[in-house]
Amino acid sequence: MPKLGMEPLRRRALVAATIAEIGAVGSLEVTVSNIARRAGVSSALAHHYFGSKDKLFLAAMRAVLTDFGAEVRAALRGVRDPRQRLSAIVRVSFSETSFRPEVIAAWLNFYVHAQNSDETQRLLRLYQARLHTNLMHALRPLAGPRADTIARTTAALIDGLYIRQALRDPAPDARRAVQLVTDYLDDALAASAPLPERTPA
Amino acid sequence: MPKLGMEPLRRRALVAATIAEIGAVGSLEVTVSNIARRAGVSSALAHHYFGSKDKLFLAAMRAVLTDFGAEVRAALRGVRDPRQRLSAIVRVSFSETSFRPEVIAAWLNFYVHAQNSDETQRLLRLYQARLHTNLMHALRPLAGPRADTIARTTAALIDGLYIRQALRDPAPDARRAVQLVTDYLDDALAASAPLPERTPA
DNA sequence: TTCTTAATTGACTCGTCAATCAATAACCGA
DNA sequence: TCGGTTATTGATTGACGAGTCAATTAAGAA
Repeated sequence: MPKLGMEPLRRRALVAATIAEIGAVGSLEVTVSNIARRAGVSSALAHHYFGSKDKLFLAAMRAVLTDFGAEVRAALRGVRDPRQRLSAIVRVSFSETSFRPEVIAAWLNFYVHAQNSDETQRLLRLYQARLHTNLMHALRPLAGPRADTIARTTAALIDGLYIRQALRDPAPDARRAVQLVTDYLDDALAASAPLPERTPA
Repeated sequence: MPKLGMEPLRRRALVAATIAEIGAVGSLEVTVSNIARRAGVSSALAHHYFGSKDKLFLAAMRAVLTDFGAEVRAALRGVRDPRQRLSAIVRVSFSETSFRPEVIAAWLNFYVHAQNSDETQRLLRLYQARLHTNLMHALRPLAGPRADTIARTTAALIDGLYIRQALRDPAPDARRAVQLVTDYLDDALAASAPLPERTPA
């Protein structure tokens, strides 16, 4: 039944299956066979298109990063107010698409994989750098010299909330996560405001 | 050369070797043989004393948690002032013994392993609960109703800083990590202080 | 129609590794 | 010194899994 032009379809399906399988198994100890089965093809085909298990992992990771990047860009488009740009970044970080158990598990495992794969490490650093840039862009006008510290703290906080969700049984609590980061930003920005205007209770 | 009373020695050596090996390899895809070699014994002996690879992992994890718990308790002993208790907890979190590349890698991998091992999950939750309790104890007098939020944020921040160190090539930067958490706490506590006394710049 | 190329797979190879086991060595108490 | 126990390992088994390959099917081109 070989139809032509299957390649992009298969690639997409295999990448999605990889993420799903990593999420289901909870580690990178997944078999190419199982991933392929999930995608409805043979393991040989997975090797045919991706060459190796590692390349398949990399492709999956790039997909996650690309999706996230696109979502951030979309959320930022048109938003000019710095504080609202911050909110948008935070919101997307815990959005429906990014903050799902499978994707969270994938992230966690990408961090592990980065210990051995230079390319994975590179991609993760790229993500971190982009996030930092986005945060700085919004923070500089709000926090001046403290922007860098706040940006790093925010990024670490987001990562920490991710890793902690990896332990929860039920669906991850995105609302709570957004709330925590938002609260943090409020405090940090209040403390950095050029003109303090906080009114005592 | 069989000397008697080797068991505790071997167990300790194997546990240490497990952490070292996980740190060196960067994942749980380590072989019992390599761990055993590192400990200077045969793989058969590792199985003899621990029964299975999984039990060995669990033992390693318990060791890390026990060390950490002991260090926290020691650092807290005698310190009464809440703010100083907070500092002590933060300091220990990034102390010489806990914040080493191998131990960081081990932590990261324990989180992964928790996805499949109920016992690992239980241990990790136990650690989180203890940390939360310690933080709350110190935060309640300082932040009142906001204590819970601040405690959760602090915990997530610590975890996030850990995971981020897993990507850095050189020695992890403990000083910077402590600084970030401390800065956060200062802001958060300033915002929660019953009587704001911040003086404008 | 015939040739080429894309799509696809079952079967196979080759390693690796956890776990087991039987065997050996030395210590100890009776 | 003898039997029991502890320490220890080399060799082996059995399973599993990544990657390869030759073979099959069909679609489009010539």
